[in-house]
Formats: sequence, C-alpha cells, structure tokens
Amino acid sequence: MPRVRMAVAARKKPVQARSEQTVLAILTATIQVLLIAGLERLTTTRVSERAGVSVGTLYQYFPNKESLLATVLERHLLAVVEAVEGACASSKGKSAEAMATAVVGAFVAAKFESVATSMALYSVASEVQGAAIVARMSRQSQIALCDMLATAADVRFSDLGTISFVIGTAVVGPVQSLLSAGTAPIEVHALRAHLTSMVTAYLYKMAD
Amino acid sequence: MPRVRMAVAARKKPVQARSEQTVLAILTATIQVLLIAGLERLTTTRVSERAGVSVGTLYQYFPNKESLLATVLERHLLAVVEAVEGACASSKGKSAEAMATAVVGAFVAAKFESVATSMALYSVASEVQGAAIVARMSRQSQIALCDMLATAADVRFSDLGTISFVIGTAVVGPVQSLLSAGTAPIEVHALRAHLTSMVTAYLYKMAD
Amino acid sequence: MPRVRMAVAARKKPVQARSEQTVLAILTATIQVLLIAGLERLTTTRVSERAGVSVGTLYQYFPNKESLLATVLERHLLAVVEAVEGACASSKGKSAEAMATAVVGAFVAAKFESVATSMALYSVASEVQGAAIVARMSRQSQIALCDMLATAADVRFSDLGTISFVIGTAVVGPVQSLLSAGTAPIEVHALRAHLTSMVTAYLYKMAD
Amino acid sequence: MPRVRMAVAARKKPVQARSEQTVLAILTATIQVLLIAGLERLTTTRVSERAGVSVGTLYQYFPNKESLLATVLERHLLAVVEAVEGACASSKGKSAEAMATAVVGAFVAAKFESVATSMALYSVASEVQGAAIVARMSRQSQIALCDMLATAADVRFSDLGTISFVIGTAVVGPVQSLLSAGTAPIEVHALRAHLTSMVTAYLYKMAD
DNA sequence: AATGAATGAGAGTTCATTCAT
DNA sequence: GATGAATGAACTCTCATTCAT
Repeated sequence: MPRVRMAVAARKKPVQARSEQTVLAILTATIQVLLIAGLERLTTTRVSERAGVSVGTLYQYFPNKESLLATVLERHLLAVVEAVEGACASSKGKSAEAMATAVVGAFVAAKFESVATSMALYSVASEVQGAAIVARMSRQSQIALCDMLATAADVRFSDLGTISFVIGTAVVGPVQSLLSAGTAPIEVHALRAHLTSMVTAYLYKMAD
Repeated sequence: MPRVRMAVAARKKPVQARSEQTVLAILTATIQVLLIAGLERLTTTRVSERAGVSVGTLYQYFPNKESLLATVLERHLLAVVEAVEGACASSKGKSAEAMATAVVGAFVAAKFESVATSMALYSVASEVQGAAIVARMSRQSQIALCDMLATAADVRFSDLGTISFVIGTAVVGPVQSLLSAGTAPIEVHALRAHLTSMVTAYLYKMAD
Repeated sequence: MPRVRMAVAARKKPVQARSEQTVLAILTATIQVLLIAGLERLTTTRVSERAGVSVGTLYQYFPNKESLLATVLERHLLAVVEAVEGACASSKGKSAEAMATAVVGAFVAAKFESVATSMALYSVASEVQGAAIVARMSRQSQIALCDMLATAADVRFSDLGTISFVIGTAVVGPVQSLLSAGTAPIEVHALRAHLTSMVTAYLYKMAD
Repeated sequence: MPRVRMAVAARKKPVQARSEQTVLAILTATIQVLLIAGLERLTTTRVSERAGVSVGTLYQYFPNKESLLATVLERHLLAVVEAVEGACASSKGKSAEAMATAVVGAFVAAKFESVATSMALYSVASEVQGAAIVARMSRQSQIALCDMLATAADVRFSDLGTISFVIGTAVVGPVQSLLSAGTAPIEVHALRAHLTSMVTAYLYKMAD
C-alpha cells in the first residue's frame, strides 16, 4: 500500500520531507473525518479538504480509498502490537503474574493513549480489508505472547497456542466496549486491574 | 417495521401470514448477501433480488436500508442474549464454576449455532446504528449476569458491576476471532473449555 | 375523463349514490392533499388514504392520476365559468359599466368562495393537461363575454374578440396573485372595485 | 513569478470561464427540456445529457434539481423586471399615458423576446419554490411602478399601492394566455395596443 | 507535483398501477 | 365492487477516480 512513499523515501530528502508531511496530514485528516462524519460519510474529497490538499494529491499517495483506510488502520494496530511485543520481550523469564501485568498494562495503555483513533477505527476494522489486517496483527502479537509464556519462571504450559490466542483476543472485547460506550460504566484503572487478575488467574489455572 | 402488519393484524390473517413469510425471506436474504458480498456491497436491490421479491416490497416492510440491517442485527443478538439469560436464570444458587460453565456454554452454543449469521453481522455491529444495539444488548446480558452472580453458593462478590462487564465482554473477543478466522487456529470445544476455565479462575480470584 | 362515472350514473341508483359519495370523497381528498402536501407530494395512495378508501377503489373511478387532477380542475373552473356565464346572460342589454360590474363581481365571488380550492389548483393548472383545460374554459367564458358585449345599451364595439380576450384574461392575474400571496397586500373589496373600474374604463375607451 | 499567490488568481480565470460556459449550457438545456418534455418529464439526467455534460457536473453547480429550476426562473424574471424598471425609470415625470405605453411596451417586449423561455417557465412558476420567486419579483416591479406613478405630470393618485398591484398583475394574464395558446387568437401588436389602452384608461379613471 | 472539474456507474428510494383475493 | 400487497421503472443524488492543465 505505501508503495509510492517507500519508493520516494530512499531518494530525495526535501521531497520526502514534503511527502511525509502531506501523507501525515492526510492520515490525520482521515481519522478526524472518521470521528466527525463516520465511515459511511467518509469521502476522499472530504479527507483531502480537511488535509488541505486536493483530491488529486491524495491519489498521488494512495492508490484508492481502501488503501488509505488500510494504512490508517495498520499504523494504529502496529503501534498496539509493538507495545505488546515490547512488554513480552522485557517480561521473559519473569513470573506468570508479572507477565500478565505487563502485557495487559501495555495493551490498555496503547489503546487509551489514542482513544480517538481507537474509536474511529472500530468500524474500519470490520470491513473486509480491515478484518484481514486485524487478523494478521492479532497473529503477530500471539506469537510474541507464545514466546514469552514459554519462558515463565514459575509455571509451564502445554497448550501455548490456545492460551495465547485466548489472552490476545479476550482483552480486546472489554477495552473496545469501554471505548465505544458513551458513558463509561467502569474506570480505566479498574478495567486494567480486573483484566490483569483475569489473565493471571487463567494462566495459573492452565499451568501443568 | 411490523407497523403495517400490526395495523392490518385484526383484519387479514392470510395476508399477515404472507407478510411474515416475505419479511423472513428478506431477513434471510440480507444475511446471505452480507456473507456473499459483504456490507459494502449489500444493496437493497441485491437483497430483494435474492429474497425473490421486488425492491418496492422490501421498502413496504422496512423504511430504509438501515432499519433492515438493524432488524437483522437485533434479532440475532436477542437470540444470543436470551440464551445467556436462560443460562443465568437456571444457574442461580449454584457454584461459581457451574455458573461459568453454563454461561460460557450457552454463549458459545448460541454463537456457533448460527455461524453464518454471526459472521455476517460482525461488520453491521460496528456501524453507528449497530453499535448502539450491541451496547443495549450487552447491558441487558450484564444485568442477567449480575443477578446470577449475586446468588453464588460458594463465593460472594463485592464489585458485581465490573465483574459482569468483564465477563460479558471478554468472551466475545475470542469467539468472534475464531469465527472470522479463515482457518481455525483452535477447536470450538477447546475454546469453550478455555473460556470456562478463564471465567472460573477469574471469579474465584475476585471472590471476597 | 369522467367516463366510468357517467357510464355508471345512468344505470344503478343505489350504486350511483355510493359511487357519487366515493367520488366526492376522493375529489375532496385530492384538494386537501394538494393544499397540505402540494402537487409534488400528491400520491394516489395519499389521496385514497385521506378519502378513506383503498387505492384500488380510486382506480375504479379514475383511470389514472392525471384524470383525477383534471377532473378536480375542471369542476372548479366549470363553476367559475358558469358564474361568469350567468353574469353575462343576465347583463345583456345593460350598460357597459353594469356589465363590467356584474362580470368582475361574479368572477371574484366565484374565486374567493372556494379560496382553498383555487389555491390548491394553481399548480395543477400549469401542467400540460391542465393548461389545455384552462384554455378551453377560458375560451368558453370569452364567448359569453362576446355575446354580452354585443348587446351593450350605451356603446358598440368593433373588435369584440380581442376585447373579450383581454377582459377575460386580465382579471385572472390580480385575483390569483392575491390568492397566492401569503400576506394580503390589498383587500378583496378594493380589488373588486379596482378591477371593475379598470374594465369599465377600458370598455368605454374601446367603444367606437 | 510568485507561483502560489498568483496560482489562484491565474488559474481561476480560465477555469471560471469554462465553468460559466458549462453553467450556461445547463441553464439553456433546462429551458429546452422544459419546452420539449415539460416540467413533469424534466429530469436532471435529461438536462445534463442535453447540455452535453454528465449529471455529476450538473450537481457540481446546482445542489439539487429545485435550485436549477429556481435559477432558471429567477434569471428570466429578473430580465423582465429589469425591463419594467428601466421603463419606469425613464418615464418619470411624463404623462400617465406615456407611462402606460412605456411600461406595457417594455413588459410585452421582454416577454416576447424570449418566447420559448417564457412559455417553458410557466409551469415552474407555480411550484412552491417558484411562487415565492414570482412573488418577490412581482413586488419589486410594483415598487418601480409606484415610484414612477408618483411623478406623473398630468395626474395624481391617492392609492398608489393598489393601482401598481393591479397594473403589475393584470398585464401578466393576457400575455401568458397568448403565449400558451397553441393558435394565437390575436396578434401581439393588438395585445400591446389594447393593454396600453386598458392601463391608460384605468390610470385616468383612478386619478384624483 | 498539484489541482479540481468532469465523469458516470450505481446507490437508495418512491409511486403509479395492477391483480389475486 | 373493494382491497392493499406487490411490482419495477424511473428518479435524484453521491462519490471514487481520472486527467488536462
């Protein structure tokens, strides 16, 4: 998708600077339009207007609308996945409880750091194209979870695949639900505490 | 939507029967189109064609496309919620483990009973209108969870609101993820077992 | 146009009574819908609903929507023309001033007797079909004017055709304008007086 | 040269020129379709086809069908009103007869200069939106008539409001009737002569 | 590179009319 | 005769995308 951008990146410094700035403006505008107007009313013209460029310019950087949305979604999910991967990497060899605390903390922090973006992308994620990206990212973080869990200091797991799948997907629901709820039914720190407890309890229960 | 039907109800029995049949055909066709073409390519014409009726007929029963999708979504979620409510009602006074087993079992069964519908409605649920319906249904089942958990024979909970929120939303993620995954990473019965374990472990950990 | 109605009329008394009642209800409903919703939003369904009959019944009396509107328009214009014809007939042999007074008075009275209908039909009159009816009715009253003017006691006219055309069409504008004006710029009786003066002055000026 | 600043100014000229041409083509096509097909069969597609542009282009310049028709109507009426206003302005201080001759002449000339347009817009004028435009334009020319009549050299009027209302609306009927009549019942110059006589006679009769 | 006017397929929706009951 | 569900052609309007400038 970001074919053009990458191709240009390696060559011209000033051009790249301008391009990068333009691309960023477009991506930011996309999220804003998503929040203000919703996915259904998101049009390429509206995005380009908000970004302060012409439609033609938008199409110079993104081959079509779909790729624009895919890029926005991917960038967001990548940030979340990287946060999770980071937590996994630095928790290797620790106790299962420490692992649960680190991973849940990283995930919740990443999601709530850019609440607006997270909310805006909720609908994009369930489009055909979006679901695939979500699945890919999901798999990626499950691998990180697997790697981490195998090094747990206090316990040993026989079915790492299923366990990491369950953990990786179970924390998403509550967070998304809290994000999209108009009036928050519970506090963020309460959610983090509960999810940590849940994952911890689950891990020790599944230990051999 | 059943506005016309109700108004007519007192007068024409056979007419109503045909109407109901027509409405059902349209709802079924909607799910099929959702599965085959996706939300983006779902058009009222496509739905009516597949239902074997004219577009005009579709609009005789649904004021607009949005209401059609909302109806389909609501019907499905209502079935799921009712399954959960049923499990909650018949598990009152039992142990926390029995409760977890019953609720997770009911939820997974309901979702996998109509896999096609569940998958098809994934994208509808994240539309503006859809999110509200999901939220409403979610709240409804959390109330049932609350009522049930308060009667647990072996444990007592201090923060029922948060606990039922977490349980109600945490099981959704893994199930949805499994449904939308092209190739199943794990088995359904394994998922049910793990989710049951997770909820059970979580409940006993949160007990006072 | 009123084919069906006439055909039925000659045969069955009770049927005719019911028919006439139904037809009248439909015609009345048409005017009401015209006033409430306007020509653009007038649908046969809306008219039949308001008339308290089914669409099918409407189509039993009027072959199509156009004929319904034509009938309503024709009935109204016929009443106006008959009023003018009556005034013309009973003013034969009188002075030009008496003629002007009688004709203008009859026309204004007829138009303002059913203000609602007059207003409602304004738009119908300019449809293709409507324009023809208006033209026909216009011609009919011009003939009456001609016949009357030829018998004027105090003056004699050489170009009766043109004079009756001008009189017949000149009084329409001010009346219609007053009807459609939201806030009346002048009073009805002032309008009648002015129009009478205008026609009188015109007639004596055109006298040989 | 300072590209950015000039860019807007320099670009807009040719672009605007083309736009103006496109808009004109659409307006002309609207009148043609109105004449050929009538208001009922005037569709935005039909208009754009005749204008040699795509529907999308039409909607780039007119937000909806209604505004297209309103623009066409307003342009025509404005021309007529300006003709009347011109005649009024240059007849100030003259005799009432000179005033009548000038105003009737200007009105008839303006209407018959663009016979096609005049005829085409007859039906548009009676639409909801159209009636308001007609009323506004009507008022505007009545003001001009008032101003002029107040300066009459040979007579003085006590009820200028009513008189200008009657004159302004009375001349419309005969002209419109002549325009829409398939076969002309009278000649244009005869109409002008008679209307002038009528208005002149009326004015002197209403003089104090 | 940037622009934005032009495109036109296609979407949602309406409504005059029919016809089985 | 009366009914009103069903029909589907036709309409208005949108918007992703292109391309001459």
